[in-house]
Amino acid sequence: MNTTAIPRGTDTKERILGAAERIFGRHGYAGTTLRAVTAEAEVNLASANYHFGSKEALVMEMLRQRVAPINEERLRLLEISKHRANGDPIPLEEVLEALIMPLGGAAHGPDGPDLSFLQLVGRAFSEPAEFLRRVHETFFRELAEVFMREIRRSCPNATEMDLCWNLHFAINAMLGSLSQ
Amino acid sequence: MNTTAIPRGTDTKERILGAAERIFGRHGYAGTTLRAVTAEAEVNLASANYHFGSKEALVMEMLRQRVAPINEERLRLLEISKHRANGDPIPLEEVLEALIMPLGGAAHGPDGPDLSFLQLVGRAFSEPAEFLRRVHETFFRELAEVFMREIRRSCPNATEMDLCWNLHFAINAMLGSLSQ
DNA sequence: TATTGTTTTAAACATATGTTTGACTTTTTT
DNA sequence: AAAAAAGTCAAACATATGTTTAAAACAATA
Repeated sequence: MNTTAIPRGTDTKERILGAAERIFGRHGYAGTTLRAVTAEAEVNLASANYHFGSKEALVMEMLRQRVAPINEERLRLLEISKHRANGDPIPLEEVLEALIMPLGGAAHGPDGPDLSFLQLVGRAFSEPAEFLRRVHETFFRELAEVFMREIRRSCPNATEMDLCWNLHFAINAMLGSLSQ
Repeated sequence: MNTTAIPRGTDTKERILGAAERIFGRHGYAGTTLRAVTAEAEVNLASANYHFGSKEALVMEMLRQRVAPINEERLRLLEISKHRANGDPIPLEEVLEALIMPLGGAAHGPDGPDLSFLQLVGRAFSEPAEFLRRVHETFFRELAEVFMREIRRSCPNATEMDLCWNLHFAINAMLGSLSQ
């Protein structure tokens, strides 16, 4: 009979998600084992498959829960800027702000700063595993196209190549630094 | 054995190193298997351990062969600039040029451009495996300190934090883009 | 309380992977 | 040419890892 005040069973799923963020963030996808995740979460190994089905589904769910609200906030900020611009091109600074600022909100956990998610995203950008590429495309392709359209309007004189490379550089600088 | 003769095994060893660059560059360390490397090299699985001892020793040797000449060239360019400055601080552009240009030379294989090594390095910078960290420190720490000393002289008004973050950003932008 | 559905757990399973082995082949040396 | 050294190969080995299983523990409910 368990008389402890904290029923660990009810939050097993969240414990796994939290541990997964930390471990995947540190070790990448291929470098992470379910045994390491469940050990960090202090739950049984089988719980991961019981609650999520597979290792891949686990990391997908973790990303979905984290990325979805961020992307919603991004689009919300972009809409605000669009509305304020009233048909004119949005100033580039505002577009980039809408793209980047919501990430800051993700860096705050329940108790203090929590960078593990950002580290994970940064690492994900250099994870070549096929399924993670699919995750990318699932979660980011549509958003990227929306923002690219606005950026093109904001910088009508820049060539397509300039835009592509500069965005590429800026994003990699940010993510690379975060995943350090 | 006499070292003047060229045993047939030399070919195998180089095939493995070449394949390892490509596969590790694409899949990272944890995501790469010796079976994938030896298949790409079209050699027997056991050859990898026969010639290099272990998976870790293989990637270490690959890095050593590639990084050593690059770092030598970097220091050589820095010495030239130092000499030309004649005791004055070296212009920042020259310091960065000495740091970055030698990488360009590494991007040319025997037949055309070959980016796999740069991809590998870029990926290595986001590989958290403990031994790769050690590789970093072994191959880059000393060099980084030499260059940091010169950069501090070149930018006497910048704070330590500015220098650190800006270098961090620049390097991550470069490597992140390369490992794309 | 008894029943039913859910969650946890230890163990087993199937496969993947780094490594080793021992026989066989090729190259080098005597 | 014979002996020795070096290299290649298929197979085996030990371990790690994602996944499944079946029984036990637990929670909710009638």
